[in-house]
Amino acid sequence: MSLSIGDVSQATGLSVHALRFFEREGLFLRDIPRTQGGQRAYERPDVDWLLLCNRLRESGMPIATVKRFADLVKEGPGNEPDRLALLREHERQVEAKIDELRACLAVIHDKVVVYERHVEAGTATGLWSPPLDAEPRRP
Amino acid sequence: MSLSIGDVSQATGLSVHALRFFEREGLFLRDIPRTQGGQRAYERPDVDWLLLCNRLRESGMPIATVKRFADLVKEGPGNEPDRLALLREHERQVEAKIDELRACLAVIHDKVVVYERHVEAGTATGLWSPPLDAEPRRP
DNA sequence: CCTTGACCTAGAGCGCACTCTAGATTCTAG
DNA sequence: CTAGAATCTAGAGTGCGCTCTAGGTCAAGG
Repeated sequence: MSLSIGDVSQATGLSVHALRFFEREGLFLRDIPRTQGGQRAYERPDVDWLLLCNRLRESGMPIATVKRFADLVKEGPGNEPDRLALLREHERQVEAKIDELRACLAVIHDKVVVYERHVEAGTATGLWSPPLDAEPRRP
Repeated sequence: MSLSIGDVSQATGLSVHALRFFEREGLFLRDIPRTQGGQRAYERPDVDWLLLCNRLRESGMPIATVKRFADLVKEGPGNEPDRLALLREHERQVEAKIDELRACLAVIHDKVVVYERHVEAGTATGLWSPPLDAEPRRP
């Protein structure tokens, strides 16, 4: 039994607009067939693919790159090393992003701690308190 | 000694365009003064603030939120609990994003492993091999 | 001096990833 | 049968975060 665009929207969390957009952009692994009435008729594997796409997108892969991956898959067997390279490269980037976020988190957490101490102990130390003032340049 | 926009660009990695844009958007903690010739004259604390902004931005804080934080700081002492709340909320979001990325990474890594096995062992199992086919809907 | 590069303002333009609109058709429940 | 919900296509519009342009002014080295 096939799935309507609404079903797929529900199953993937993507809006129907996004699904039509993805189709125009060629992100699917096949041409989505239509019913005799002209409505999209998806199948489970389409949903599975979209769920993977969601993970790739959430982790920062641009649509153009998802499309490159989809194109490789559509080409059929023979280019698995290329697909592997693409995935490995993305994996590397996600790891790097996690590291970056952790570094940011450390900085932010330090600020939180400073403010906590400040808030629960009267008044301040170590904050960007009143607007900074400075001498004019080449006065 | 004050810093030119080029100096600050170098020090922060932000383009001079971005620095002027940030100023228009009110992200600075003060009005950046000008030299008699009309050029921006930054000081070290401006750079320090921008470096913090960079961390906030890298970790996904929208410019509007950075501005809210800047506005709180500019208001001066008294609203530290609000600043703390803002930072804590962002901290929470960054932690959530890291978790999300880790989940994505697990999925991606699984795919990588599947492809590795496939590539270094002849032909396939468990991939989106040839384009999926399916029966038409309500035929 | 004078050239060359950095800087100025105001505002237009861009890339991305959707999102929404219009106007028509199809599907479904009563 | 019919009303209302869902879907269709093609294309315009949106929000974000810059980035670039035009048409100048300013500043530092030779």
